[in-house]
Amino acid sequence: MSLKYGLLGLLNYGKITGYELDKAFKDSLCFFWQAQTSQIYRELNGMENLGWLTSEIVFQTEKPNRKLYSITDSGRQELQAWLAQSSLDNEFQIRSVFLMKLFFSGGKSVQENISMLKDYKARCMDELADLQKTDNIIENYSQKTGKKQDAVYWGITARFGELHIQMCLDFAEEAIKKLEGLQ
Amino acid sequence: MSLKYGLLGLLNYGKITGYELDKAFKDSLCFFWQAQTSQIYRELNGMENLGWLTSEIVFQTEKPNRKLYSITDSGRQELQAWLAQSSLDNEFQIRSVFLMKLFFSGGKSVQENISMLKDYKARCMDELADLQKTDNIIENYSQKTGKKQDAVYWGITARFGELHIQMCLDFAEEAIKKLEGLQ
DNA sequence: TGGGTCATGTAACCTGTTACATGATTAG
DNA sequence: CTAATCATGTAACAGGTTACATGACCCA
Repeated sequence: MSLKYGLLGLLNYGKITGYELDKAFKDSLCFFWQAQTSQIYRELNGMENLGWLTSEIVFQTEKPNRKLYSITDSGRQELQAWLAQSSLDNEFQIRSVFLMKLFFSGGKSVQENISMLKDYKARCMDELADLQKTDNIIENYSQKTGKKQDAVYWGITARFGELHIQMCLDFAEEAIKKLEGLQ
Repeated sequence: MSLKYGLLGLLNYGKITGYELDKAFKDSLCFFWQAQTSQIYRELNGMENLGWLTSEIVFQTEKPNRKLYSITDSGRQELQAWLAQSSLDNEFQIRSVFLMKLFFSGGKSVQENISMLKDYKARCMDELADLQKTDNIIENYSQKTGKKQDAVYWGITARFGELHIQMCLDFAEEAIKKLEGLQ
């Protein structure tokens, strides 16, 4: 259900094609939602059937035609209704394959598990380094669209991603220490 | 795919019915994975077809019969193979409906958004309070099964849940301050 | 008399993932 | 010459959610 609203939110900034939406989605909403290209096209179809969107085809001679989507009044209403209702259920649920493995790793040697955690920690540091780039992306969007207000909220959500990875890193260090204490 | 291994891991401790598995899953793996009862029964069926499990029916006169599942050698091999391979891809992806709403809340008043974040913060504190109970659950399991080694890793994964919620709380406070600075 | 526990699931639906298909243009 | 970009998707499958069904027992 949330994917629809993520797309609606982006469509609310203006007319856009599926292809561009896909890129915008992956640049901006990626901190808190992920979607495959095929899923985006499917949702666009679905929302057009619901009457939340309309589309027009822009003919191009040299390149493939573009299918430009616009949000309708009904779509805008849906978006506003969704924004207005709070939804904190399931907000704090985690899904982590790594933690599941750790959970069942009592049979492995402590050494093995420490090295598993060190790999995890190294990955955290890689991710943190990648995040340095995102500030630039936000700055770009902010200047392109001229919406300073939105940039504030984008920055806040990006900050969550940063805190999250920092927390994962802290967790790894703490767990390594705990396991080292067992030896 | 991960749900299968979570169930396999629990089945590796000993024979168990779907009903009991469902409860054990919700007590122990809930920090990093969630599953509906119907999904658990479906996976058990699937793994029996794959030859990872066998089942025997225990007849009861007063109560419904029990279907006891046991892990097979093939299932144990699958579990070990899964435990051995590292899988950190997608590990740091977040899905948060709350953050998505915040992202699109530039049109709302700063006051409204502050109050939204305060609700979120209050929920974090509720969750933190609930976590106090989990230490007891782990202690229970540890004494029932007598597996001290496992209890260490269970504790580590539970700690992740704690750090995660604490991080969400810190995030909320920081974001509230940032928005208050805008007024 | 109503709700909880024990114990099994099925059916339908929605969401997410992976792989495939087309075909032209442009940059290295 | 090869890979990337522009631009559209479809098909099949896997995984997750919601609702429903059965039936007895026990506790307040």
